[in-house]
Amino acid sequence: MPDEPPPLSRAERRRRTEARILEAARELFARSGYDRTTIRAVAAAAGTDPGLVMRYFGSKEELFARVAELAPDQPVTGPAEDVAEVLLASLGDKLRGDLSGTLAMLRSMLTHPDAGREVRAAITEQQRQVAAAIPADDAVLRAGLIGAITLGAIIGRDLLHLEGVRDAKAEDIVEVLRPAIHAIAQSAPAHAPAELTADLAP
Amino acid sequence: MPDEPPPLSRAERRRRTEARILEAARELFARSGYDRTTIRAVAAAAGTDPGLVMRYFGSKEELFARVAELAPDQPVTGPAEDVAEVLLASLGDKLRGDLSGTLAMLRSMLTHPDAGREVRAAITEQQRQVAAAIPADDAVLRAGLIGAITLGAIIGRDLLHLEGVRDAKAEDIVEVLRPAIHAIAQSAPAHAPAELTADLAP
DNA sequence: GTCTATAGCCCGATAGAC
DNA sequence: GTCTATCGGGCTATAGAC
Repeated sequence: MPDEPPPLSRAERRRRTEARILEAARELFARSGYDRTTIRAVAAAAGTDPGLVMRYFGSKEELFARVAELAPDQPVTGPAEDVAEVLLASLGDKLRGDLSGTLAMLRSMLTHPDAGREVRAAITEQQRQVAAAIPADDAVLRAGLIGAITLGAIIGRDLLHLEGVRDAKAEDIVEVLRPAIHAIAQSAPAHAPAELTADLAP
Repeated sequence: MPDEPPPLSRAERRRRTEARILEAARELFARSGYDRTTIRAVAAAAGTDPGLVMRYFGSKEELFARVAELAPDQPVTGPAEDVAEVLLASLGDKLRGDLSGTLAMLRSMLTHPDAGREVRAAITEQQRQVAAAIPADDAVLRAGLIGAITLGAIIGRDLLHLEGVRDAKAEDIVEVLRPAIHAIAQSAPAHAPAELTADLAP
């Protein structure tokens, strides 16, 4: 039989409770979105009570802000022909990484205005960088659609759980999207002749 | 000064009120999603009272089902090399059409389980048809990603209002996505040499 | 038939007992 | 510090007045 656990300082107990609350909140926000996740449910999942959650985090909104976060995109720099590969590497990272904080944000983006603004701002920032690097007069549209495609892929895999996508490895998704992203960025896919992309439009 | 309006039969008055409720519901569900749209707000926007809305439609759930509907996808048939063009034409139709019923469904799909199932089912059905027509061993993944891309484009334009996308004409979006969809469907884009798509992956 | 009033429930947030 | 009890408010849905 185990001995009595070593006594925990109050600070340590508090730290652990906070961590449990944060983890529970992240999971519930990711699974159910902002509106359908209640402070009460978070407290229950964390093994505490609603009052404590409020005391530690102030409000539901602040708790959400603490756990729903978009991983910052790595800056898109370098020559135009590398832009697509940088974006694909970034997508691969997102698909491979721990997404629960991101999913909390994405799950809520269509119904919680703050989350919508956050996602929009993140996409817009990357979009600007991509647009600046792409040699096309509709570069903003192309960059925006690349962002939309990335978003669609993550939604399809992790939120809608589309079959064939939900269980796909990150590498496989990146592989399938590679020529698509290259085509939109108007860069030649790896080892394909460059004059290809010049006259795709009739 | 106008004469007294011609008297309306009760049936006619009821029909018009129902129509106003449906229109208001469609718009509010599309703008705010299922949870944040209240029967009270629908009634107010339609110029009636909540009780009447409940009386006519039974429940909030039934009202939602009446207005949030996905336009049925046209079947994807024909030879493999035409699949991409059929899908692009279908996307163009969606982007051009009146979307408010569709947007009501899409806005709610991440947070309202019924809406999520509905969207998933619609994408899955089209996905099956596309997968059957594509000559690749990862056809299900490719078909799923095409669905995800389509979804991402509509979300980016009509729900997230990404700049450069929100005001883009349907034709322009289709044009930019054309080579991308062809690449994923492994069909040759219009008038481009066929051996192109054979060795895109290193 | 149309609308008002309210029941019944769950929520976020707060106050105060221990 | 931790937790319980409750407040005030919004909601869907219902019952009943006109």
